[in-house]
Amino acid sequence: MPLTIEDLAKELGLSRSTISKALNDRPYVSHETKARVLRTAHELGYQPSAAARNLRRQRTNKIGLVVTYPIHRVSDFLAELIPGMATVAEEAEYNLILYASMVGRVERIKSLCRSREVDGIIIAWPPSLSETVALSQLLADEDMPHIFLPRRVPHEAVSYVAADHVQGARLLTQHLIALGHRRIGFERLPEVYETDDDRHEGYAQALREAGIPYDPALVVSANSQDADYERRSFDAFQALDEPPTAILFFTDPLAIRALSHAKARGIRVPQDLSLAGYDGILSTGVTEPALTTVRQSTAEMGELAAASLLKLISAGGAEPQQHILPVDLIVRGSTGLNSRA
Amino acid sequence: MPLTIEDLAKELGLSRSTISKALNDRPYVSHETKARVLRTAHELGYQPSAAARNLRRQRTNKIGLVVTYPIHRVSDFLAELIPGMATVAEEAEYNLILYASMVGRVERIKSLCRSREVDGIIIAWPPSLSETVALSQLLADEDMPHIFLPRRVPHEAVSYVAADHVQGARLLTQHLIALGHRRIGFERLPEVYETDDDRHEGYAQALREAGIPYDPALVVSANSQDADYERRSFDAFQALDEPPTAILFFTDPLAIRALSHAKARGIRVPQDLSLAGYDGILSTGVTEPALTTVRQSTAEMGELAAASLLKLISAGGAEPQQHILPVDLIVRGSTGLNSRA
DNA sequence: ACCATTTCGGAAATCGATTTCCTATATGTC
DNA sequence: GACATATAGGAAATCGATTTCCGAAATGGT
Repeated sequence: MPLTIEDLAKELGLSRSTISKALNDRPYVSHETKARVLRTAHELGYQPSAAARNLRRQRTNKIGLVVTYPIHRVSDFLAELIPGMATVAEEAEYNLILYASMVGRVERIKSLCRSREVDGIIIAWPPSLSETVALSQLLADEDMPHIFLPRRVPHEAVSYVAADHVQGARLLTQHLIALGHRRIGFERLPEVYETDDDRHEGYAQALREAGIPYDPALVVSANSQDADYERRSFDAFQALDEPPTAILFFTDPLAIRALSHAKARGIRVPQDLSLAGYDGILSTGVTEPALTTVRQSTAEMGELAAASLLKLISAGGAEPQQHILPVDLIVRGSTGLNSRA
Repeated sequence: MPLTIEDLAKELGLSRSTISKALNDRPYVSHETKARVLRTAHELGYQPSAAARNLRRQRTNKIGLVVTYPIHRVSDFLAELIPGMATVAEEAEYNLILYASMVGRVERIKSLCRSREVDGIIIAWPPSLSETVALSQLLADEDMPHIFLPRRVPHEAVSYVAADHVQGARLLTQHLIALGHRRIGFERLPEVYETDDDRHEGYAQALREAGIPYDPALVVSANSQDADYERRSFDAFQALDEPPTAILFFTDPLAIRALSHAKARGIRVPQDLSLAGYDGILSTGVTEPALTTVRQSTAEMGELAAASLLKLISAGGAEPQQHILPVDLIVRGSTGLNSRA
């Protein structure tokens, strides 16, 4: 139904090729002809068919955001990630296609490559390291530019954008040490692989630097499947001979709930116990006391991922893009001087 | 580079048409031939070119989410909206393309239609009513199925999904009236048009039902450009001869900030003053006291919008889809009995 | 056994652009 | 003025599928 290039050609008494050359600013079209074509095209509101153009050009000017994790579990991050990502893409005349139901569907990713419906792929929250590397290999075999998010991939050929979680946890731990804490608990979350390793490493590193011995009793693993676990582990900490005077939580919601547990048990924060979260979600600003946390610039990560992917697309087979973004320590009221020091 | 249908045909010693019929489950292919084709296609990992298929079929199996509002201003809503939307689309073998930079770019929307890169459009946060209706007319002229979000469009031919804000504000106001409040302030936000009208209407309606006179002095307009305005209007309320004993805010962040102002001035919530927000963002659960608010099911709205759009797409020219979703009153600690009653 | 239908599969048209190739004219050089 | 080169524009090939059309073989009815 809409106008085709053929209609436009007929209207102007020219051939399809001339129209195409004029519209795409190619040589061998006289200045006047080109102007005439452009004017008429604009008047009639002609717009080339995306499908026809994609077929002929063998590219779509679309990038895919493939979420290989239950999407409702990461929607808060997506909210920060997507706007910048889409904006950067659109500045380069690309659009973002969302692939939301991609948990464990490697076959689907493969068919995405083969059908060539996107020119490049951002893979968000890929599964374990080994699967990530395998997936990267698969995509490379399919000649599909791609980049991973939001975890580093310790492999020289793989592109990724991540935040510096070693540094984040280190900053938090150093902050607590500076406040006089020496018994610092850490609640980790092994199910997120490298990120967990990194934060744990940052924690251990800061302790090491301060000459504080690492005590395994102070490190527990959270379990997102079992909510009551949080309460039990909190109480277990308090029941230790030498309970921690400060606790780092892998993520803000854990810390926020711990704050309620503490209050429920009459433990004052930060006078009796310092608590800190991680990620800097909005809610951390309105708890009482407000939560000390580490903020990663998710928005910047989205922009950088899109920009890097576009580079990979245009520079066919360029060197991998590997970026680790700095994080910011946000000190608020939930951490204070160690009163037992 | 990837396999084409021609390669597959050669491989099997068949013609393109036969392959196509087999893969698309059309008649006039013998059972064995079809089986053979399917098996080989699967073995070789053949996947039809999306561009070629789109061109021939004259549809893309993509729907567009066009955000006609600065995207970073609505990213929290997008976070709830997108997952369900994308999931519903994908269940019907559609994907979601995001168009993030569409503020005031009617021309761009038109070219989107003409280039046929999507089969339907969800328009989020369209501008004023008149522009919305004009836009709808434009899209209809272009034969582009479309639906608006998240505000109702009082026009019989236009499809939309919205939440029942009249009811939301009415529930909140009734709740406060039931607590004995009769001086109830309302901070509205005129820049969001119908939504503001609706909530104001719900507020006025509840007052009317309770026989409480509407006092214009109790209704102020917030201004998202001027942050200090909030504080001034809060103080202005307190300076009235008969200050309000409860205040409804157009949106949660306004209420949360008002909570800080109140504390800063030694006004106790809810003993001296009840406060309520609107939207039910996460932070409202962790303030102290937690905020009474109204929750709209944004996720459900996304799903419904996608499902409705798919209906419009498949039922070419069916009746418009108009949905108003119910909202929930969430009563928490920030509202209490009127102590001055 | 003969004619009318189906069934199967291939040849060719089609979707709407871009790109290559070609021809006719204009321009430039000596 | 003859010849090489550049320019303008058109004809046709191409991208990779789907769909229509057609002929040959198989099937069925009498």
